[in-house]
Amino acid sequence: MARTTTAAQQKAQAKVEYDAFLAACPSRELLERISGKWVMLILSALGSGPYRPDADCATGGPRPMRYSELSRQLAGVSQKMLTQTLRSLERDGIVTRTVTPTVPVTVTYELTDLGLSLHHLMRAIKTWAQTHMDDVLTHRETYDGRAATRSP
Amino acid sequence: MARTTTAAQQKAQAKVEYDAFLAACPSRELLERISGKWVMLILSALGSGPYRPDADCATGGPRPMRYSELSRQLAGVSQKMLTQTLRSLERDGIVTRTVTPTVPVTVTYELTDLGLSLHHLMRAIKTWAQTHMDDVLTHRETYDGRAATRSP
DNA sequence: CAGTATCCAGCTAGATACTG
DNA sequence: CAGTATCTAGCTGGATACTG
Repeated sequence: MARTTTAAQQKAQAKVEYDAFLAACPSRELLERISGKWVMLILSALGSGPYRPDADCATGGPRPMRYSELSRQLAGVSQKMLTQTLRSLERDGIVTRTVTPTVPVTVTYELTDLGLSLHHLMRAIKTWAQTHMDDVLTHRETYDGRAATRSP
Repeated sequence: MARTTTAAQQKAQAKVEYDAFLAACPSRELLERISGKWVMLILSALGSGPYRPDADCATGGPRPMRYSELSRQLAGVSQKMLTQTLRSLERDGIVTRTVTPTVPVTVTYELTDLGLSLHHLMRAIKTWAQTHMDDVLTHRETYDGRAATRSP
C-alpha cells in the first residue's frame, strides 16, 4: 500500500460496494435515472431556487419551488415529464413534495440533503455545457467539414 | 448591486450567453447529449484509464483506451451504442479517435482537455450514485411502503 | 393549481449479420 | 479488431382531454 493514501481515500476505497460499470449493479440503474435532461434541469433549478430578489438567498439552504414555477423555468417540459420526473425523485429521497390545502391547492418541491448534494454536481454539469458550448460548436464544424471533404 | 459580489461571480454572470433552461438554447441540446448513461460511463472510464497496475498513474493525464477495452469495462453496452456514443463525443471534441494501421487495426480513444474537464464532473456523478445507493434504496422502501398502506 | 389518463409518433437501443 | 448495416420491439415523451 502506498503510504500517500489518506484516511479519507482509504474510506472511499472501502466504500466501493457498488460499481456502475457492472450491468447488474443497482447503481447502474440509479445512474440511468439521474442521467437525462429533466433530472438535470429540475435539480439545477431547485437548488438555486426561483428568481426571487426579495428572498434572503444568503441563508444558503435549498428553497422550495412550486410546480408551476418549475414548469415555467424549465421551458418546454411537458406536464407528464415534469410530474413523472418529480415523482421518481421523490421516491428516491432526492426531493420532498409538500401539499398545502389552500384553494386551489399549493404543492411545493424542495431538495432534501441528499438532493442538495446531487444538485451541486448537476449544477456543475449544466454550467459546463453552457461554458463550453462555443468550443463544442467549433469542434463540430471542423469535424463535419472534414467528413464532407473526405467524400467528394 | 450587492457589493458582496466577488469579481469571479461577476465574471460568471457576464459569461451567461447560454441558458439550458431555455428550450431553444444550443446548450440544452448539448446537455441532452452528455446526459445519458453511456456518455456518463464512457467518460468515467476514459479519464481513469484501463486497469493497468504497471502504468504510471501518477502522471495524471488521461490515458487512451482501445475500443475493446471500453466495451469490456462498460458491461452490457452494445457495439452500436458504444460506437454511436464515441462518434458523437468525437464530433463534439470531447474524445479523440486514433487509428493505428496494425494488422488487425488498433483504435484508441483518448480524452481531450475539454473531455477531461467533463470527466471530473461525470466521475463525481458516478461516485455519487454508488455512494448514495443505500440511502436511495431505503427511501424507496419507505415510499413504496407508504403508497401500499394508503390504498388497502 | 396541480395534477391524472389516454393515445400514439418517433426515437432508442438491442439483436443479428456482414466486412476491411 | 473494430467496426457498418439493417430490422424491429418497446420505451420515451409529446399532445390532448379531463378532474379534485
